[in-house]
Amino acid sequence: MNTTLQALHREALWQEMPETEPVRQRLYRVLRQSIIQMQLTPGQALSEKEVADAFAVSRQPVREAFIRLSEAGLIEVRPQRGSYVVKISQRAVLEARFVREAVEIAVARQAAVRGLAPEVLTELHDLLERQRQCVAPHDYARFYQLDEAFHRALSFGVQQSAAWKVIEDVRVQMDRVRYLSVPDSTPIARLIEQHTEIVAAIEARDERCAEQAMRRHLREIFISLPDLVRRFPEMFDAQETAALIEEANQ
Amino acid sequence: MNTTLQALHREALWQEMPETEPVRQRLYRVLRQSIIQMQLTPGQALSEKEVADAFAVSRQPVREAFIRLSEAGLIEVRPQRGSYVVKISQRAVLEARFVREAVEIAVARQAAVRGLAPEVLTELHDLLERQRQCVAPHDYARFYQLDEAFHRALSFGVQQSAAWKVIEDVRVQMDRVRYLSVPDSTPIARLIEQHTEIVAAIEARDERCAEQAMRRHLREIFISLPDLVRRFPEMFDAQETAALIEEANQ
DNA sequence: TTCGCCATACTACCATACTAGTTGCATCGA
DNA sequence: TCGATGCAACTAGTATGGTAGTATGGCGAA
Repeated sequence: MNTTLQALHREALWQEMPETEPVRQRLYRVLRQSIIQMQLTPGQALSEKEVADAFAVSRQPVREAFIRLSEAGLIEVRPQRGSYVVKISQRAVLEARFVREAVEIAVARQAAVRGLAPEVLTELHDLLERQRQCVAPHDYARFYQLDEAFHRALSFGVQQSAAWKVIEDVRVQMDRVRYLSVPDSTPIARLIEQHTEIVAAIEARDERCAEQAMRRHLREIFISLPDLVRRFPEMFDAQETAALIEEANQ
Repeated sequence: MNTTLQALHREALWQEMPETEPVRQRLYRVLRQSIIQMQLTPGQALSEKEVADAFAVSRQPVREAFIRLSEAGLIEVRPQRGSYVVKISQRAVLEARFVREAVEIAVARQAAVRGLAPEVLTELHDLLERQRQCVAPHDYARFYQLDEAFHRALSFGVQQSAAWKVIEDVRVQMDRVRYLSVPDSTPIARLIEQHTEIVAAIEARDERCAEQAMRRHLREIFISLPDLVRRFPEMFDAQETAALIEEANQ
């Protein structure tokens, strides 16, 4: 009897979803979110039957959600044995950052070269303003939502939805780390400052500057990775050393 | 009674796969390959039952393969209506190229900055040599395999397997176009020349040069896109104009 | 002849049943 | 006491049945 799963079932995220949406999608989103937010912890076992019972659905849609989760690299399905939330892999995190950096820099560059439509710029400025309102109340959760919206608006601003899909996919690997490091992560104010720089460079149509601003912004995030490995060793995969981080920063 | 599907069932790709591999994976790979190679044509209807009967398996693994295919953007599942091979979207093709370019350029750059291990360089040179042997016999199929191996070796050479996964994902959108344009695509010899330039730049540790060589290489591919739309209008999605292509080339 | 309704034959989605493989524990033997 | 073997309790994978929603073709009315 898994009380965590029952709690998830009672939570708003599950309840508030439209009935029309397929069960497997709702399950996928709930489980994904729970893994990212560490409610389902790395290494934890998840069985199809257990989840099915907790959510009062049959095993089939659960199974289909599991398949999607395993493709996203969030759980590992071992046939005839069990399914497990994968531990955080430093290598996976850094590889995710590599991909994200490559794509987001290309997006920023394209935005600077081509320019953005006025309504997109308006939206970006609006998002910046709303982000600033999160600083004083230390509203991390709200800021993360707005942060996601900001990067999303950039990708859609240059009409690259496939790029956004990739960014979303690799983000999940990074987000678990982010949740671990909420207290001692880069201050919100600093991130907003970087967002502002990015928008300014795009408006100035300065390709190089936009590129560099985005690179700085994305590299900010994992200052604390080796520290986290020391503090939460059970969350991480293996004995991957901090040498990896040195590598990644060139 | 769908004869195309029955033919697929008889083909080597299905038969030669190990029995141990899950049915849904084998189905996924066979169907994916068939869509890329245009044996299953854009717009064609595919029903779970039809495929299940043709391959003599139950509907469930077929369904799971369909879900994966729809996530890869190769088929569209419309509940209670049917599943269809998606038509080629020029926008999707160009967005795929955008992502691929961003990631592969980052890979090439990283390779030039850090350098590659000797055994990786040996492998690359070996692949180049084998590619050259495809020129005279006009062995397109073999070349495409070696081309994929080349790009894969680069990604793994800089230890970015996640990057390769992304490249593989977006490639499928581009590959259907490639199959359409086999006769009048860029000559193999020219592509090999570009591969050689890339390797040379990496060996010279020339970051800028490697980046530019890779960009030139990837932009070569879609010279013929508007032409293809004219020749095979039924394969393409809508009335997206050639203006998109101008945009994408800056 | 044309338009609208209804029966029918599909579809994908979900539930349930069954199979096959793995793991761990208990029991039996040395 | 320790070790090996067999059985029981899991697991995920596959098969099959039932349900609800959608398209279509034919029939009747205007």
